[in-house]
Amino acid sequence: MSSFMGRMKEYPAISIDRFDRENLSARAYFLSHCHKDHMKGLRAPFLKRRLQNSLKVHLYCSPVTKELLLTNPKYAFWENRMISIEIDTPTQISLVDEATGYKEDVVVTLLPAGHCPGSVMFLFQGNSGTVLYTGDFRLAKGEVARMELLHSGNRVKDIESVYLDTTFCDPKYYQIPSREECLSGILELVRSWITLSPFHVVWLNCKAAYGYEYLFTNLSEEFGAKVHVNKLDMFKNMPEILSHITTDRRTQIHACRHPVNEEFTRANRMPCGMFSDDGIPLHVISIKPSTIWFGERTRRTNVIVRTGESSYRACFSFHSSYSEIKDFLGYIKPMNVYANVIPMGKSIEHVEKILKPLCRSYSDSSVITYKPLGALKRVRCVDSQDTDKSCIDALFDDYPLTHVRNKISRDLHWSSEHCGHALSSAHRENVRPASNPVDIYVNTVLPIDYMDCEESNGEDEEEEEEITEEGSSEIIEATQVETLETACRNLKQATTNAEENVVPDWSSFFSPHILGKVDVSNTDEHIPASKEGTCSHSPKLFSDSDDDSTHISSMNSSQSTHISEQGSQGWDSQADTVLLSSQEKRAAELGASHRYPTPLSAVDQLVIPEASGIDESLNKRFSDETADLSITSPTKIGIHKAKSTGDSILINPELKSDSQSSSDFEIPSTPGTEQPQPDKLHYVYERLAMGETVLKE
DNA sequence: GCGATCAGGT
DNA sequence: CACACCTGATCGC
Repeated sequence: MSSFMGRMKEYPAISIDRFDRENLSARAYFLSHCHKDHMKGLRAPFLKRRLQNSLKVHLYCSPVTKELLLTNPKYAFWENRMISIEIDTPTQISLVDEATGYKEDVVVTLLPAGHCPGSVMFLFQGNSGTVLYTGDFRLAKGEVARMELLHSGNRVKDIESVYLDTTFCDPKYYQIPSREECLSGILELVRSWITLSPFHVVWLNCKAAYGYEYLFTNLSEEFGAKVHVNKLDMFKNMPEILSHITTDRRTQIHACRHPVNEEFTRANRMPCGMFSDDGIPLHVISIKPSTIWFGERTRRTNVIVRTGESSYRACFSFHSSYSEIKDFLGYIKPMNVYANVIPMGKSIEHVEKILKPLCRSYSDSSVITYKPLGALKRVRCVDSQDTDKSCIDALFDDYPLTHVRNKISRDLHWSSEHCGHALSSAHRENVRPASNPVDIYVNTVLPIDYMDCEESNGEDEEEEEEITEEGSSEIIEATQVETLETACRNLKQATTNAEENVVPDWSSFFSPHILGKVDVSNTDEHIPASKEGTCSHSPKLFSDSDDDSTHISSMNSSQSTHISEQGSQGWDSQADTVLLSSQEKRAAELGASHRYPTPLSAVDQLVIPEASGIDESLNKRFSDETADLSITSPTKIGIHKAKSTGDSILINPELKSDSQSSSDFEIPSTPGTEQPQPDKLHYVYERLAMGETVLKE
């Protein structure tokens, strides 16, 4: 939850997302999105009165946010005082002190934040410098690099301060599966259930908040069934959303909110009261969107977890993960950064310690010293049981590589989309997601004896798994050393090339080796120029290699036989998740003999060859480049439009993108996305090969 | 009667 | 799995 008090040091006459206390005297108000915790004081009598007295005070926000806010009659008094600003449109605003007549101009630019419909970040430019307030955001890696208006020419704007959404700024949230992965998992789960019969329905147990709309629209498009919701008048002018939701209970997909009533579900009714007309009992599963994260050293597993006989949890996040935050901030490199949110159980100091190194002031003052490569191994050996970062992380998340890596991904941002998880789907037709439907299925739908998992869960086993399946840490070390040697060789080559003013061979420098093994460990399925050639997802995404099931099969499976409720201790650690996934696979082996309701259609999906459809869908994606419309850009409201100009990316299908792209929130390509210039490359190579920042713990 | 705040729930 | 609410109790105005 935001603990931002409303004002920024540089522009204290402005209040953002807070409307109480000292904010009552602000000369202008800004609302980043329509969540209640960002609207404190917004309808307080005090502010209402002030509004009546000072005619120059306005509330600025995106068109969608204005629409959503004014749908609520309690905020109707703002109607004439709200000014919506189009996204990506720098707009000058006068801040007038009504007492003195003093006037200060600032230029504000709204940037899409990917958090919920209408959510934006605010970029302010004025006499006190350029500052960025992110509000709440979820941006995939590399997306910041594609935001044109954060750049001047080829360079990132010189940003004094960033007021940052630090909700997940904790290494334990190192990675959160991308929007595409989560959506894909949910689609498959829903498919496996509602295709069983018209009486099989799903209930999406969503929190009362904007932000799930893209889920609804995708489900609706995929299955041709509108999603039942309690209210939809707030979307009355957003046909792209409105056309996919309904207040008619007679649908197989529900996101309506009602007090959970056991009686109802037992009586085969939905909480909304929906039941089948002809007396045939309904079969209901509930899917609860919630954030599932993976630590830096945790193998990624499934995005769907079974939590009960007919209940599932599906990964879903409105906020950027730790690595996404670092990517974001590391790209912008402001002079200062301020945390808008204190993550649970952490202090401001803790967060700042993490963020400071990503600021310009920090890296400029830090002296880069060469350290022998041999030291690397030792650092890597540090037991990172609860350490925040491995040296690998330190190595490659450091500027300037991060910087440049983003530039790459900017060029390549398409690939993660054709990599599989086809999204919006008006044009998807029957193209199957190219990723691994098999694994998705295995991990999402088959019955899981999750209590069993928890009981047999433990630290040791996590370690064991890691070693068994991903290669031991020794192997990683070796790889890393080799990688650095390669880097050095390449540096030499690059240096030579740079001197001759020839652009060095980028791809050879970043061999799959380097980025695959040493780059942020969780993104190995998005390796640029990967030797894998195609963009099949890493099997790790949804399931692990076969030896995993072998490993699991040997486990004692007789412990728990009954699911009662979700054990509270079971979800506290990621280790649980790891094992759970394994258990699911074991469950998959057990197959339909399991006593929990099992969508049988899934069996078919189990034999779909993994590779099939990749090329096809890939090509399809190319031709449908602009098909993925953002749900945050309803036509009538006219928020951010997808760029219709082709990205250079499209021309080069074999290139791969960075991870966690979220095409729901279109971001224009940045000017100057061509290949990096030789001098820049040279600089980067040099830093990289030195790798020393890394070496210091 | 309204709002702010807190506890507790989902 | 920790976000974004809702409800209800209590207190103050």
